[in-house]
Amino acid sequence: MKQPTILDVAKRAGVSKSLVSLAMRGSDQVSAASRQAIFEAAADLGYRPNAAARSLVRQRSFILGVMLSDLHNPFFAEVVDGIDDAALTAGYRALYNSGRRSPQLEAEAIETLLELRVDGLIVAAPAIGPKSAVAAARSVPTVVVGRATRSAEIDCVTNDDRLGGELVVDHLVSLGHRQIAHIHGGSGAGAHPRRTGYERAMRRHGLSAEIRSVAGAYTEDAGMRGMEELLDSGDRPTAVFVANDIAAIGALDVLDEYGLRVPEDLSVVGYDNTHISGRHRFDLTTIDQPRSEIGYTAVSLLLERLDEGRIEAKRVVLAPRLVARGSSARVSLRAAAERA
Amino acid sequence: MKQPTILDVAKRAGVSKSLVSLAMRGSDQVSAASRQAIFEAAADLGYRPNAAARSLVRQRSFILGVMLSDLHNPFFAEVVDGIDDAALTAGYRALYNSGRRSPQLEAEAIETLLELRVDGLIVAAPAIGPKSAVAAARSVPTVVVGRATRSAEIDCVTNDDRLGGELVVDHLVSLGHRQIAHIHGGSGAGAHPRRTGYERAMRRHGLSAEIRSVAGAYTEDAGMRGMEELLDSGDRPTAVFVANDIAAIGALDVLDEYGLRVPEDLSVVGYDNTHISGRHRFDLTTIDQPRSEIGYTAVSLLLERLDEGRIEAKRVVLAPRLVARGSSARVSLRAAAERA
DNA sequence: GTGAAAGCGCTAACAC
DNA sequence: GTGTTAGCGCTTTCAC
Repeated sequence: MKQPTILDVAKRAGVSKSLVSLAMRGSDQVSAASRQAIFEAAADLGYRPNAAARSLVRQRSFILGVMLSDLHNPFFAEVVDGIDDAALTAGYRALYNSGRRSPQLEAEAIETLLELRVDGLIVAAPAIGPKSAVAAARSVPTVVVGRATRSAEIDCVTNDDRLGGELVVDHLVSLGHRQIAHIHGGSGAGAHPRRTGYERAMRRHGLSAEIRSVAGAYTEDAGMRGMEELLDSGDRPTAVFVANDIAAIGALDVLDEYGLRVPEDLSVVGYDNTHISGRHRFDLTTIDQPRSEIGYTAVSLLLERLDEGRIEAKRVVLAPRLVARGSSARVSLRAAAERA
Repeated sequence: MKQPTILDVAKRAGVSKSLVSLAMRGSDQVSAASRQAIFEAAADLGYRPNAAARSLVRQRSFILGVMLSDLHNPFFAEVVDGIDDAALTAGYRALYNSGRRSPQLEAEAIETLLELRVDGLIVAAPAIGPKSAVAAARSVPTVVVGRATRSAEIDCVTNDDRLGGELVVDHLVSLGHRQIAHIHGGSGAGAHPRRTGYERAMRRHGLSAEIRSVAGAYTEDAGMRGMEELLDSGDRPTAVFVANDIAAIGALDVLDEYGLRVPEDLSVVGYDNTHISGRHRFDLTTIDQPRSEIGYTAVSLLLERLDEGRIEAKRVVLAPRLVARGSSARVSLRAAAERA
């Protein structure tokens, strides 16, 4: 199981290890004869460079570490595609970690990446506060994805969650809704501004009295519980804005159980434009975030620091976009009547 | 940005670097006074051990590398949870890679992990043939997940895909179906045995003449195309077994578009028991695989080689289980009549 | 073109 | 208890 080293290759090829090193990295300072002997020896031996040793001496790993808070959210699959693609193009490799939605595990995952001496760190939608990301940023270029950080020292890329929340309300109000409730996303990334956007837009439309938020999170379960709470209250809204698509899908499940029809009895809007939301069976009105662009941008921010020496922090805010589908519709006479 | 090293800590604490090394690893050979001085110095400096250096000298990285072929399949989120949990419990860290469903990228991802000198490698549902996994296994303990390998030298954990395919057919036949088509999974992991199981069970039930497979893959798109092909053929089956849940969801979408009802006009069965398949809106009959157990088992196989010195290859086959839901039902008189 | 030598940050004998 | 020393596998001057 002992792996061959550069020295084994050198011996077999009858040259010094420095020459092997040069040849392996494609230097043209090596004679054709030596080069061939070296490559042959390497192939015979099944030589594979040791990235740890290389990283140690070069002080560069060419690895971008990505802490993923929640692999269960399909939203991130596409962000990851963007990250992966951008990293590869730039000559880096992306390595991922799971935080399993636990602040404690997220911190450990980040620590693991840092000990590995990744050249750059991406923290995706942490449940954990930005403190540890800020701490990490002191030792390596870091960008937080999906959550705006208060601190001015750290790069981040988000969509404008507050605006997204407002777009949802504007859309529902334009359909005649007034009783618009919100199942919020708890401590999830972007949940707070989404809620702020909801409240702000409600006020702007003169609906302050109708503002109504219930506890939630970015999980199906939370969406179910939130919807149950709203339905069991005996005061049913005509529309519900759920903090993300996953939770919205849970909410729809509860509506089905209760025998309520969407959008006839109740309009539902999600957030993320997760792939699944476009399926006929859900046909969920939602807010689109440019997923692969988010991933791509995160890597770009890292590269600007790594390869171009940028120092000052930068925050990129991408535009959200309402995608109107069948789960939201003009408020029905019946629903309005029931309310009256 | 220069990181403090063990030497910086030693200087600041006024001791030698070996003592620091001992203290950091919790040896009790260090006096209380030194220990405290060392920890204080480390904290002051923000010292963080360099995993690359450590891995180099210890010849152990305590990292398990996982090549994920397709992050888009929610099926793997839970397998990953199992892997992560088991690895952490055993004192290892799991690091993930994306193969983005491309054989070429999968090979590169595996190579990256190998160069990093991970202690163990998990190859999850590779689109790539097992050749490269076998090659990898020569340098590090390796287990392939989700795809049975012909080679006897390599560990793998799968569910019994062939049996799973048979269970689907048995279920549908028991509901009176005879015209049961299959949208297969192409080169996807486990797709071949699922198809074999389908065909074998059809024969067993005396339905050889009804065997009918159309091309597919483990994507929504492929499921859509497969279902379109079946519907446009002018010879509609009464039930369709789709190779996995994702593709089945695509297939359902097409049925919705065509205005066909499930299960009244057509029964549909998937594979994986992905979380989403349980939602009311889909209510998809499917085959359950024990996801976190799969992940957990994969890590155990690695640990047996790593910590217990197992040499001979081992293949673990877990039992699939039919989960009957609303997308499959007794063949309707109308569907049968239309066929006649 | 090629080789010798130093050193990246750490651990592990081995002294004392 | 604590310090010294010799590498782990690689890259990188700097000679020749």
